[in-house]
Amino acid sequence: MSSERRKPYPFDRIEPKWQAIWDERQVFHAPNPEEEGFDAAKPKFYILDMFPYPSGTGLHVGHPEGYTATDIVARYKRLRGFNVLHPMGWDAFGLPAEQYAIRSGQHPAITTGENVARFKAQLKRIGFSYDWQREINTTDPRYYKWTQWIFLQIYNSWFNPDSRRAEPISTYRGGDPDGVRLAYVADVPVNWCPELGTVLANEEVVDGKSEVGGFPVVRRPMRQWMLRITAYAERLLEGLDELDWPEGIKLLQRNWIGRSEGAEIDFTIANLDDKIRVFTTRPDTLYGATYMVLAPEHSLVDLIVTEEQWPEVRDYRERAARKSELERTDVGKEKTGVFTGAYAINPANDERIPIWIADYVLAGYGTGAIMGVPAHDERDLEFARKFDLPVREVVQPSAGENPIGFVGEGTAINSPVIDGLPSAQAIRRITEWLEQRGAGKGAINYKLRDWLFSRQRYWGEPFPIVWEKGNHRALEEKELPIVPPPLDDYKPTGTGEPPLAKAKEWIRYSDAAMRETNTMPQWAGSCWYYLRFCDPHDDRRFVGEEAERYWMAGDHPGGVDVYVGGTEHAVLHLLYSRFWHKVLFDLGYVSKPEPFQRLVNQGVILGEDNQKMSKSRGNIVNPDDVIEQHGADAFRCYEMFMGPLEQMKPWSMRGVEGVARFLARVWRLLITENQAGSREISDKIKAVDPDKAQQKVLHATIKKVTEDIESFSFNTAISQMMIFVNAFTNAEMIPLLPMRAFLILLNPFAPHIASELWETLNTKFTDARGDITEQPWPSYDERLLVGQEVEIVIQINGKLRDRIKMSIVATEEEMKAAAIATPKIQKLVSGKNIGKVVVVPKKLVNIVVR
RNA sequence: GCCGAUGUGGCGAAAUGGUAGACGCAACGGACUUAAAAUCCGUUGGGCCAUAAAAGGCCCGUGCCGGUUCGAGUCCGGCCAUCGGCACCA
Repeated sequence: MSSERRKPYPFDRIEPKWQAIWDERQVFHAPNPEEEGFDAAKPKFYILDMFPYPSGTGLHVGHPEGYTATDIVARYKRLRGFNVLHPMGWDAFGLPAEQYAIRSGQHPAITTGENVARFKAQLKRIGFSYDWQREINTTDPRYYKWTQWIFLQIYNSWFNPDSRRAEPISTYRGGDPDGVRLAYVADVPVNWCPELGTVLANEEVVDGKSEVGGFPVVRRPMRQWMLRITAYAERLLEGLDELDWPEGIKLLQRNWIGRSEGAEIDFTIANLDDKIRVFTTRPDTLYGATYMVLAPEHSLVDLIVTEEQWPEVRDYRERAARKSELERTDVGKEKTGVFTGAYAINPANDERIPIWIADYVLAGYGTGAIMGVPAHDERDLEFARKFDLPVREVVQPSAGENPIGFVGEGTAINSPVIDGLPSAQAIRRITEWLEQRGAGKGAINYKLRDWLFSRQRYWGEPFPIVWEKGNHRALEEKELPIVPPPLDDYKPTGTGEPPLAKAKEWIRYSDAAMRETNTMPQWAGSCWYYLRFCDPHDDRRFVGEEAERYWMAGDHPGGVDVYVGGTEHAVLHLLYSRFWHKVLFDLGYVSKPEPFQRLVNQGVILGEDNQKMSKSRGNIVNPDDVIEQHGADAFRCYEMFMGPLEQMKPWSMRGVEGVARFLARVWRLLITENQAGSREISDKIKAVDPDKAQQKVLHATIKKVTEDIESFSFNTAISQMMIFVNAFTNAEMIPLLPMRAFLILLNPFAPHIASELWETLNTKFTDARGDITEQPWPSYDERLLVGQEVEIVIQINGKLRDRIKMSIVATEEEMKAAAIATPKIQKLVSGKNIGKVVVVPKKLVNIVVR
């Protein structure tokens, strides 16, 4: 056996050939309006992939899954006469390049450049039809100049609650504008990761550990930049309704935003001229509040604690502060807390109730204080039982259950103001009652926190901000981009001071002003890249107005028509970019309220062993190896043939071989090798009319492939093309035109082989001109899909009993009569009563017998 | 605990309420070949009956239990399992 197995068809020659042609001729460049070659008569279609972080390990088989899907749709839409925007770029700020810099001293830009070159070569090798003239890189100063510029727009705006929009800060009439800016500095407890030497956003902390690296995260108060995403909570929620996204992702965002409706209630503190405000979704249980709990960090704790209780309170607070996020939020653990010695007055019944502190109350949610209603809240009940606090039932369940521990809706009891009312009414009534007394009001709370936007990293966008006499100030637009200084040592300081602080020269902006040394998080660049793709070379604006209006147009709120990527960004990138987009929309910089209209999530690809691919399991599939062995077209088709795009599914090398065999059959259908070993067009190919059966399978294939591409069902589109090829495999004569149409259908999936075969046919037949990329998509004729006869299924009581062939024009009566008349059916129904007979035209007859 | 998704052959999977398992993989048999690879043809959910051969026939079967319907993988109700998300959010 020869060392090199013979290729079933010469993909190793034709794939590089066509990739070079596409490159040279810039076949997939989409001109902008006003640009040469732009065709204003065509509708636009913007189809986007989530651009990758170019890691050092190169592409894995998960990347090309979504990329192949979008490439099929992009190539299809071009043939359907659309101007298609299909770009690719690099989300290249990030930790691995920085960590490599720490180890090697090599500037991260060099590592990034190498990785980008490798990723790009890999993507090109798969034959994706990206418009490479639009390639962008978030670490390019010409790109992040505009990331910094957008930050300035956010910094220079505030959210006007009356108009519910962001407006320029100059329209703010209140006192201190720094208190309302959408970008602000706050001294808040943040997620500090000592191992990474940086703070992290809530979205980046998973189970008390950093999402990147899995290192422990602790709470620590620090002075940080925040973005006021909470101002947009309601609009981010409302906007979801109009988007064509998977319901699961919408739900994840809704839960993350976490809207809950209820009331804020003020409890006066006994013997003190102050109040504690709590938030509750169940104001109707106010009479059942037998104690209060403040979060250990609550600002009133110092004020109310009695001298006697002070040592215990201080001790508890210190212990709570030292706990990691993981320890603190562990649901299973037992409740803890200490009494402050102080009492509050329940505004409903003027009862004195004790005030405790406990870490099951979170400082960051609501008001950081709760009323304890042990009878109707599981956590409060657990706490009350542990510390012997009274339990008073105030809601009666409808079906004689025990009221204690009942958390659902029922009827108010032991609550003079609302007794006898169902919970929903009781909530409204008691809220009004509290409002009248000035002791409370209806309120809405969100779980969403403001976005912690600064990082103590080197490899990120520097803030366009300087500090002067303790105040921050924006730099001017003409000073952008702010480029980070080169360093000898990229190591984090460990103190929370960013590495940029080491550049003593750089941080000195002027005699009076020092530069901000934090950098932006990795999400900043990806928040708006889809906009830059519309107009990537503009150096006067972040995106040209006309280009933005053209590519983001459409009769729906979102600008990008289709966006494909994994679910891992559900509450990170997909929420952040919606937020930025809405700010830019409010300020009049973009034309649409939402960035992405239709979202499709591809499923994770598992290893052959059905396990998640990982280095340690040794089940990683390298796309380069697959392409080397079977070619890019087989790789693309297999990625799509595996199963539904959205589904999680295991890789199978055997499966790749099967798809490669299919492509080889396509090749051999049209090409034969002569004695001398050179290839020529099969003499079975004739410019003749197809017969009825061939006509039928052709039109069925056009219909199925067209509909399946539209619905992202690529696996069944490929199945149908296999059926088509099988139908012609043993034909004596192969009519030319069905083959032409078939190649166009195959082209989005396997563009290299389709291009080559198309071109080869052109050398012999003169019926078509130009490349396959210039052909119109074939159409089908519904009438040719059915023959003269159809098979009718005959059922008795719903069970298949016989089949007959009938003309497609047979009437229901004829079908019924013919069905009952077959010998087999006669035998089965003889001596029985025939009841109803159900007839489905062209399909089946069901005879009901008793 | 709450929310969501998914359960169909040996495997990946198909099936507008109307022939369950298309298409592919694997397996088995055959053709071609000195031989193998490649290729082509055929068989392939389980069980049972029948037969000289060619055929043929019956029952069961889409996680489990029930319901609606002439007819349910598909619709409804209730369970179970796996995966994913959230998780002391008052």
